[in-house]
Amino acid sequence: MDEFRYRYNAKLANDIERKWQEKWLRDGTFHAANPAGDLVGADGEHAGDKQPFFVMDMFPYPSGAGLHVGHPLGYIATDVIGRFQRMQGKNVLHALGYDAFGLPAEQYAMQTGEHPRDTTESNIKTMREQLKRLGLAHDERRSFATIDPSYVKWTQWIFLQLFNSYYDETYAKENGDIGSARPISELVEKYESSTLTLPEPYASDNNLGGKTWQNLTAKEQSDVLMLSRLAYISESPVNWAPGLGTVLANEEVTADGLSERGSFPVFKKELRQWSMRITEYAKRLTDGLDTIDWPEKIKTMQRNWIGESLGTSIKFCVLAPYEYDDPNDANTVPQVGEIEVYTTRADTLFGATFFAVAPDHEILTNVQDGRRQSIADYQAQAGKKSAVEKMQGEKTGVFSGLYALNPVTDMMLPIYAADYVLSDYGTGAIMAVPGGDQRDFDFAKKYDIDIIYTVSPAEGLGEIEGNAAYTGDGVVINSKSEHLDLNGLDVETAKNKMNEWLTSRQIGEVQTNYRLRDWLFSRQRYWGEPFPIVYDDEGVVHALPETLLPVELPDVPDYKPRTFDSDDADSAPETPLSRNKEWLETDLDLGDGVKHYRRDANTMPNWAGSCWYYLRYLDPNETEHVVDPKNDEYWLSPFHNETAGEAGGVDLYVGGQEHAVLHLLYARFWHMVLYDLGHVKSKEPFHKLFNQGYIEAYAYKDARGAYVPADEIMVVNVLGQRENRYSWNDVEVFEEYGKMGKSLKNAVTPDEMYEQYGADTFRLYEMSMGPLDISRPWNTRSVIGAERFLQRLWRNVIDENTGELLVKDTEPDAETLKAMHKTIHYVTVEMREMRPNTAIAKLIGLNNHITKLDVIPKKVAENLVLMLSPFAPHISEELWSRLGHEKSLAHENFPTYDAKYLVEDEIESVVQINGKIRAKLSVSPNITDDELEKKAFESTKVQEQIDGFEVVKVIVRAPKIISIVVKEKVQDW
RNA sequence: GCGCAUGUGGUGAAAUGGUAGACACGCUAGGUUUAGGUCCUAGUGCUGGUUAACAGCGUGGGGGUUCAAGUCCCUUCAUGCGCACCA
Repeated sequence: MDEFRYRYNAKLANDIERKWQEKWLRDGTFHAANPAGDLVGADGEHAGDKQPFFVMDMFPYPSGAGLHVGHPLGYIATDVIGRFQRMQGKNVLHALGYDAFGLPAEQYAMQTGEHPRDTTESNIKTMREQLKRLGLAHDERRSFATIDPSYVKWTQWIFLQLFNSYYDETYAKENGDIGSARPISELVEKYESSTLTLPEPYASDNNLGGKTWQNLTAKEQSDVLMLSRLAYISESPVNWAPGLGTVLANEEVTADGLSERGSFPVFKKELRQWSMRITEYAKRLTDGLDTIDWPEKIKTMQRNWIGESLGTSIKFCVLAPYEYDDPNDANTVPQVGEIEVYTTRADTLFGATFFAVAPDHEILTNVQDGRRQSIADYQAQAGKKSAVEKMQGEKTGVFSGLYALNPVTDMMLPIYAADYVLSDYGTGAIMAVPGGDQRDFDFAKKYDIDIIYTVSPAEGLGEIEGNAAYTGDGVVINSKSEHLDLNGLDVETAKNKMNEWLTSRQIGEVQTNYRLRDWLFSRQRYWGEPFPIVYDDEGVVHALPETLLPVELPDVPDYKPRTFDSDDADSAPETPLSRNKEWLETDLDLGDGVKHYRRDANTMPNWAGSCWYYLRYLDPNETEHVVDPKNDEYWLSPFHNETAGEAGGVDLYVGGQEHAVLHLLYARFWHMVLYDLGHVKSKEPFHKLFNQGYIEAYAYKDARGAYVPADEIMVVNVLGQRENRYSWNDVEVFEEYGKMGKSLKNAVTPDEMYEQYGADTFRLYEMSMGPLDISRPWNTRSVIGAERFLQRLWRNVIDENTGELLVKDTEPDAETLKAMHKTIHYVTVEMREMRPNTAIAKLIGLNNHITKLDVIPKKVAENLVLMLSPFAPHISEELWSRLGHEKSLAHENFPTYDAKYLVEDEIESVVQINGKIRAKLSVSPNITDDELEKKAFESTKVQEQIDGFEVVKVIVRAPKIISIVVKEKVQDW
């Protein structure tokens, strides 16, 4: 049994791994030096004069379920890249914190009946242990959780920054749309000095105490400011999910009107809630995408969500004819108001044949008495419809009796209330052009309204006419009146001409619209950050001063949310925090003596904590600033290293693509506000974003649909059938492919991998499975390949029986030297391009090469170990130390290659004849085209092939290829 | 419905328009081991051919550009993802 005492196997791997993990921790090997504050390194403010490199994973959420092998994929990838960058001489910052507030933690706590803080903290502990065994090169001093009071303090502080700011459009314009969030005190000054008139209704309503700021009551002043604050309370229609017992942001509601979490029905309900004025940043959130290095797909998703569109806002006179009026003579009909619409196709105004407004549009208050009932009925009916019904059902509407006057044709167009028009987009009203819009077309068909086509494709409308709208490009037709003639123009030109006409008459204005809505920010949940906000007895809103932060969660008798029947649209939210009256009602001194206040009983959504955690990694213990300006500048400012862009930000952010429009949009918004207010120097939080794929797995179901353990499946290959069949306990089962999970009985845990193979093998296998951004199936059976590689490398360096060092300090032979330099070259390129799978293949190739040598030169072994170390750091450290090095290799330079060794003496050149490879020649890489051609035609094989044919063409690409085109000789008898 | 991505051996996958299948799993044969496993060596896209030489075919299907296409273009099918009354 003493044989192979020193063989690299799971047991030895585990010993080595624990040893090095402890040593790294003890030595602070992966501590990243800050230029300022408590984490400055030995080199002080210069942080070693090294270029910074900040690599980051998406915040893990410590659920109680435990990890499977899919979870660490991204963490391993960032670790590999971080270690590689460190070996490129960078000061690498890599740490991991925990996102710990939010619904899943709360739900898990409810299942177990324990307090969310206890379950969350124990989950974090478990997850830390599981991840620790991976040997991730994290700076553990920089870890934290969003529930830590020292973290909550700054989350609340940022909230107050938003609360105490407003968006100043004039300032934005004068400063190139940058620096537009300004302190609310500047707005107060403007109102005080009457530089700015008060908003309606305050400006014109003398009953409210006059038109000046000074004679508004404190409550009124508070209400006025609330209209401008970036974090504000308003009474507005919000997404209420009775089954969840909380309101939700638009981003958390799916297209078919269900909550993203739990799939509960969501209803629009008028409620007083907190929102974030993200819409003010719509343009910058869109434009900023051009300055960052993100996957196009994610950028597209954000662009779509923000939904920028360039169009025209047009005002129309609204007429309400009585029965005795002549509806054809606009002059005789009384005007009751104006209606404004938004369109991206102003060129089609000649084709507008009716108007449609959202059922709750205010113009409908002008309908005549006889119509009121039918409008009210329709409004009630529309309110009950679910999103799906609206979308899939036939379009409906009801005529209002009102007409809009088309300014370009002087025609009176009937106005319908129709629920296919959304009240919260544009102006909630449209000019309907059935000839140019399929939705309007469907409606016009149903209600028998005229259809006028204003654009015709070059080949004519043909079958389209009367059957569908035409939305494509073409020539403008039917667009001429005494005011304007667009006929014959192309769409773009016609649009411009129409816009000019509308603008000159001051009835239209070119306008950019956004689909993005403000971000609903309050939740009726227990497990979240409390708002640092109190209300006095007059209802005036007060921000707590920084000295009173953090506001910690109180204990409540019951932290469960009050939920309702999921279809009970009439229910109203009740917050768990309101159950603790002692906490809720409080006496505070906010600077003008102790007074009674009531706290805000909502909590923040869990996005709050994940909106700024990257800043906390920079300065985890900072108490004076959200982040020390020096540290922020060093790590994040524009052009802080050779790959950082004009916007600055985290150098590499790796995570799944599921956060495309939630976390990633919110975080960008907060960052822009912090930038405007001067707290950070980067314009965007994340410079490069990379979406890793997922590890998936096969799962097996029996005939009843129950999952059976995937690792106990027998594969049955029936002879003559292409597809495999599967059985479990002699019962046929059926394969499906998808996620890995406990409930699917196909989960494999990292712990099993550590035990069977060790962390290095596990890491190496995950990195070699395939490209990082592609999802791939887990296959435990294949892991052995990674272990064999490490074992062979170990055996090349260490005698398995004696433990002696086998390498010798000899010069490598020419071939080995070449192989080594080529490997270094290739691996360096692949690491930069984030292709670990091919880099590993080349490392295996080099190891296979040296395995065949009698004596392994030390230099080659060392370089191989260094290159391997980002993937398998423990075995690499062990070999490195056995090779005679005292210091950790973590800060060694990555091997460099000498270009002279990349050149081959002889290479194989291919001769193609009519596209087929017919001969291979061994030639010098420096061979000229002429020489290669000559050599090719001298080859007997080539001569055999072209004998009897006429050479038509020869293409030579020395030294790799020569292509000869021949055709049959025309025999001239 | 619209948009995007992806289709390569038995499997995971490689291939700046220039030798398709690197590397690995699996499989086959041989060797070491007094069992199995480990480990070592060789082979392994498919078809034909004697196990050889060699030939033909081959990157979802069809068509095109090119001396040359997995790669570029058109078209079509399948799968996945995203969006979906946004005027």
